[in-house]
Amino acid sequence: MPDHDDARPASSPALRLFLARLLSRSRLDGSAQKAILDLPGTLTKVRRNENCVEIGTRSSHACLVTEGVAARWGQTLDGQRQITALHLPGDMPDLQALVLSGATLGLQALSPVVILRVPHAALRKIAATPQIAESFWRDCAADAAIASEWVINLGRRKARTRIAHLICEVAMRLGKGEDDAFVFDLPITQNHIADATGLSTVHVNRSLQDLKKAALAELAGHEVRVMDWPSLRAAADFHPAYLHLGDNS
Amino acid sequence: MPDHDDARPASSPALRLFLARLLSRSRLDGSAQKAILDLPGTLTKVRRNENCVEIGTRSSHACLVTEGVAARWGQTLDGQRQITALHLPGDMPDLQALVLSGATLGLQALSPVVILRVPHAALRKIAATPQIAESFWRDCAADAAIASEWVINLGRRKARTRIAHLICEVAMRLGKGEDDAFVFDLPITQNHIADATGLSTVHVNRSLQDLKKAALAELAGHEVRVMDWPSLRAAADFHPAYLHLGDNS
DNA sequence: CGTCAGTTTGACTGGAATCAAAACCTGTGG
DNA sequence: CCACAGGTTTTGATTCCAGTCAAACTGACG
Repeated sequence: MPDHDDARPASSPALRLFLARLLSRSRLDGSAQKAILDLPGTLTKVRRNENCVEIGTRSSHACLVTEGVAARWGQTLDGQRQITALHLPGDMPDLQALVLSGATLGLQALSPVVILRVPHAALRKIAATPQIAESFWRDCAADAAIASEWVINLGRRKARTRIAHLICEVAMRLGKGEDDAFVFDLPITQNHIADATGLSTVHVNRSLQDLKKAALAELAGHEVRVMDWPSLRAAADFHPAYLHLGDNS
Repeated sequence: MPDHDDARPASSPALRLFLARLLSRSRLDGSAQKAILDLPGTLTKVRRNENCVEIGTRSSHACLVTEGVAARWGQTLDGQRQITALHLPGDMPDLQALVLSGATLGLQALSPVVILRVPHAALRKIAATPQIAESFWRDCAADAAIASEWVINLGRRKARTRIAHLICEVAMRLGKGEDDAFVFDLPITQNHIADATGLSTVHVNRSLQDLKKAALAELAGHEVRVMDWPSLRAAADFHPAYLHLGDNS
């Protein structure tokens, strides 16, 4: 679904986000940082509910989310959807396609999304630098850790807690959580939350009302209003270590 | 929980398993293969239900499962356990600790297990070879893909299907699935299956009886008897692509 | 032969799904 | 500026899958 220019030169704002993401987990020296920022790529708009990457395809480019929210997802025989990961600006959701052949999961835009499509060839080239290869590997490992936490969330927590946990994760990944109360943009529907938490839309709606009544958090239109971060964290059984943010080794 | 010798020299049988695992997904040339086989390590026995790696600790060694079944697991506030991955002989469950600091998940022996403990330092040394580093990265990515599939399994499938899916995954990873009917060893309890599928033990028991009545598969003592592999796969909605076995790029 | 872990059964409860319809927005075009 | 259409959100009624609790059964092992 290309939609935009086909430029070759560096597109700095998007890449700066990506670099920041890598730096939150890995140390990179000056030349490595420059190599990231000099990555080529073409900006592409993807409309809401359209796929950036179709299930089962092998692509020659990686997607870097620049604006909006994207989701990795799969489905069951009877057509039920399950989101396995949310991707926010700065994430490169299919970095792992560099080393794995076919994508077994699709990547969909949950809101209008702007993507920087970076050629695999260019990524492979800079991954020849061990420091960069390691930072890619590390990001991949963090992704796996997050997926494992989702398994725990879906397997053993009940609806309210699951949803609260999801909200905590997104807040944290957006760099929130300094204050006891705050607001952030999250342009997704309750239906999407249902697909991410393995619940039905109706039940998500009711659980969100619970969270609101308990004065923990509320979802109003396209923004999340956290009213009591410490209590929300507690209610969500949320321990951010698994995100491996700021490990910076 | 050390228990055995403290040898330095290469312990070939375990490492050959590990190499085979890597080769099923990555191409490695002769010297790279030799580097793997020459890895140092000490064999350790871990008793059933004991942890190989405690939650939240940082270790200086990686575990290579040589015999038995191990599980990555976490728990919720109220003490419920959830297994996030099963690890069979040849797997190195905490390879990712090389690149991530603290383990946020524990690693437990579900059966008596023999582990080869390989120093991180030695792994880092051979990971200086790009080909090897890439194979590690690839294995890590495959792990993430498997975890994502578990999210789908727990989020959107019902008990019987979930359990069938788990059985299919293990069978496939053990290299079974050539014939329509076969048997393999799986020394774990129904309780463990419950923890892996996010169900209660009682319900696992009943669902297993279902599978048996339907002549698909049965769990007898410590072995799984698959009676009708094609039907089991269908009932499990199982598509092995996500395992990325035999991708061999 | 008693113990203990694991499996099995039964009765009951409860959380979440499903189905259906109403209310609510938000953007659109007349 | 209003009416309308579409997708969301909300509500209510009902069903069902899976959890819980408790007890009996099995089998391995000391």
